[in-house]
Amino acid sequence: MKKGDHLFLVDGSGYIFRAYHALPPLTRKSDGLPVGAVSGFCNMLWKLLRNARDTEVGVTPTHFAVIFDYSSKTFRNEIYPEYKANRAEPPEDLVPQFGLIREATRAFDLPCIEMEGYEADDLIATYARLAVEAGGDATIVSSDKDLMQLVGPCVSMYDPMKDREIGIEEVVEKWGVPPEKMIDLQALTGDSIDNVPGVPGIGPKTAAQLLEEYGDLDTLLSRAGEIKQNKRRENLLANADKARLSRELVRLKNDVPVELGLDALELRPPDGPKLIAFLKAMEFSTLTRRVAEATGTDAAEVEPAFVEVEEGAAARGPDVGTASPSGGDGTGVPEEADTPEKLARKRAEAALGEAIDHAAYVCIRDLETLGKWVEEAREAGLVAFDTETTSLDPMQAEIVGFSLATAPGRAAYVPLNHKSGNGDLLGGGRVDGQIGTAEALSAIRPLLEDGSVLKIGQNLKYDWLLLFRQGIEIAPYDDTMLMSYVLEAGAQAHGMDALSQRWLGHTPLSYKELTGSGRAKVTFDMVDIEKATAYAAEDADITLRLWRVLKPQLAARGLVSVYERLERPMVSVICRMEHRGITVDRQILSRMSGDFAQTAAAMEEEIYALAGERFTIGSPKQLGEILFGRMGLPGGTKTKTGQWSTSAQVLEELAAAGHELPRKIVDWRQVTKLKSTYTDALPGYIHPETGRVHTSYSLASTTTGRLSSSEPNLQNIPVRTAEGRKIRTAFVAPKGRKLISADYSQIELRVLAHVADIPQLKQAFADGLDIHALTASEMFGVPVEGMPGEVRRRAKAINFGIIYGISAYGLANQLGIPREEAGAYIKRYFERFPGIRDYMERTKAFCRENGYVETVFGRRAYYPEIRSSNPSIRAFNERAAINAPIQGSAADIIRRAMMRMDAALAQDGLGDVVMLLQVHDELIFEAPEEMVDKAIPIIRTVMENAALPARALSVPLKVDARAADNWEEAH
DNA sequence: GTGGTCTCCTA
DNA sequence: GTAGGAGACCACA
Repeated sequence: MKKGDHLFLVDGSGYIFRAYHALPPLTRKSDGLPVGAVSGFCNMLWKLLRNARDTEVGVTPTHFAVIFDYSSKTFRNEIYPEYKANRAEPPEDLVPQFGLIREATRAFDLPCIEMEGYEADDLIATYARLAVEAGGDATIVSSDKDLMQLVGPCVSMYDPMKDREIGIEEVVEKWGVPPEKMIDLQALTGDSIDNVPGVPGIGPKTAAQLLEEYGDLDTLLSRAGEIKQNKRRENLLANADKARLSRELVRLKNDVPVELGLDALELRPPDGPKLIAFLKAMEFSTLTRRVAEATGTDAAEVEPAFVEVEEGAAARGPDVGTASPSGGDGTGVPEEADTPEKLARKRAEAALGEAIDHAAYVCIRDLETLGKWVEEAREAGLVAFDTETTSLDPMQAEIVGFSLATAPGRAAYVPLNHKSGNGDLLGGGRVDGQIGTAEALSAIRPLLEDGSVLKIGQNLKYDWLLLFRQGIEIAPYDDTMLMSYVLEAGAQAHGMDALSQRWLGHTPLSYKELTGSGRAKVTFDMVDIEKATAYAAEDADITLRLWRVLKPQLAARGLVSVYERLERPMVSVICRMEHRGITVDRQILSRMSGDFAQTAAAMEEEIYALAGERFTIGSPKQLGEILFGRMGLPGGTKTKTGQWSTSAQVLEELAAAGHELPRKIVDWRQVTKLKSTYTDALPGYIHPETGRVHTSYSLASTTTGRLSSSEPNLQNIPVRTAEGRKIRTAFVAPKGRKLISADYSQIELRVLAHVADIPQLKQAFADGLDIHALTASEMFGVPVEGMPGEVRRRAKAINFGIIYGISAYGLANQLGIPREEAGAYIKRYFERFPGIRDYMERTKAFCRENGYVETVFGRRAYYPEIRSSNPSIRAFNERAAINAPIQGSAADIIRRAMMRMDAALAQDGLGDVVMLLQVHDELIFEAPEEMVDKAIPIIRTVMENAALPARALSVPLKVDARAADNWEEAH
């Protein structure tokens, strides 16, 4: 190696983890072998070998090596045995890819370097030093902060996923210190992932500031006594040794006795046939074609290589779905793909490489141009659509503009209400050169309502509701967020940024950068139109590209019907419910707030008297100090931060032992909870125009398929205590109308009886018996007639425990009995109902094998951590996996009922009976008084038959329904 | 102002 | 023991 030469050092081990988490997880070879990370790795290598000059690196490599970790044990474990001790096992579908990536490196004819006892980082440090000493330059292909200490005048880093070079300046910008101080910085901050201790309470910001002031770690430690902040000084003094140890752990070893010299790393031209043989074996068709072109090889002539994978690694077969492949993609270009799997793979591969060009986006400022785009969308048969507004709440938001995309890269933004930013007191007027909102909406309404044009959104619920307020009903539509939710609930986030990153390998423009944050935050109408165009059009563009990738994935995974029958139709159903809202009586709540305030004030005086001092009752820390410190009461459990727990359970126990203060605290908490969370907060959610409360349901935020409700959460309105239940009297029907509440009785136990196939339970439900009493009688041999309440209560707790993936620990806690006794109950339960234990074992085994579990309707919930080597994480995931099919099937059933409800009611002339709320197993309706009697039987029938005809449950479903003037009486 | 912890409300 | 959302407090920036 000589001056002018340039060595590329790829951090292979780092890359594989990053690729795995950033790239599509579902990429598999036709035999089911997961190859997503391998695919990303090969594409990256090819790009660097061919076009490194065109990337941010800007130079062509003359020398090249890929470096791997040899094993997890290195010399660092000798100085600190706990180093990297809490590393989780790699995910199951990543394991076989480790070997494949080494194979890939060899197929590229590149040196593949690893060495026992050293981390890849040490080898990289050594080669970087050698290159610099030889007069050359080095580029480390990685974005790992642990390598940043190596950056210097002749050594830089390169992040291939973000196409970003990291030099001295970037390190300073990111960490506040130059590369040579990174070691000291890391020694101070530590690293929880690698288990490097560091100094507690010191993060990157503080560390940088300290190093700036004191120069280096040794000086800092020797002068730590001068630091003004008490906590910081004490931490530094007490942990100086830890900091020094950490420094040794993070400092990379740059004198590893490497076997290969620099000359052996010299880059050779690729061996076309050898590389193509490997790529064909991996079924990377796009890259195969590119390599064939570039090397002048006839790919058809090359046989796929035989690539061996460690045994058991590819045990799982492909998942061939029953659904048909998706239809046209709207580009008009026929694609050769004879199976959904191939199309899905092809699309995913292609999408990763495509560039996003903000400069190509169009800003539409006149009706004529808008008309042309509408026409273009009609011809394409589909359009991605996104709105920009002034608020996150679609019930309050004003439209600022909207964007369209008709093909990848072909996107436009239509500004409607942008204001000039120079804010005099009048706030700057509307900017010229924008189409009027009403005219623009009229222009696109026919498109949005056109039955032959598919509208594609990301979280379309927002845009749908916004336009519904303008009288526009978008149909037909698809939602990429919901597609992702169906594909990978529990495995990943479904927001646009996450999806774009994962499927397109692209980080979208940041909303925060556009509008600012904190005090300086502005609404979207204050954003400059040019910047808004890039941002908004990109959103539509990305949504369209995501749709092209995700739609075939649904088919390939057999999840089209889950998406189309359980998910997509919910958008319009939920929008109508949110739009209607529910009437909340301000007076009732305000009166209650007043009462609560008085009660609480009186209680506070009593509490201060009993405690002998005034303190912040709401502070668990202060309360704990008084109860368990000054008053010396026996403390029960501790929280994970080492504080004494002051939970209701602990306080109740103290109260039962005759202590007066804990009792008062429990009562005070109840009152203040009801006041702050409900009676004080709810009126603030009454909409200024509709006078009603419009909650927001999230369709994609639970792993199991349940909805969640927020702002306000109307799924946790109190019901258990008489005091709390009063809050429900404030949820009322307007004059002349009634509220109807209809709830499933024991739906989850019924689902359990069905899926686990338990004869006694099924019979009991068929006979309409009291299920908890029956359980008790089976378990304890007590006749149902004249059964003591306590016996039934215990059986009920066990039944719930089963649904939650029972543990002796949990049941003991719930019932307040010793763990051994709880264990004995569970044992007896399993003896009486052996089918339940079988179901649990079956479910866990399935989840370990596949990474997910399924509801009765085929919805999947992913629990990748069920294979964790950490027993408590594993046990937690096992319980969740047992619960998900039960909770999720019940969620699917009520979704099916909700989707059919409006049509069923309308069919019988009850169009005025409307659904307002869903609370997991309960639906709340509002109906004209005279329709109530007719509506209730229809509602019950729809709900009780909701599983049909898709699934015939082997137990009947039962629904109780009644009507009243308020929610408390109706429930 | 933001994020973490603790507590508590629901099915 | 499952699934959620939210308010208060408190330490940090």
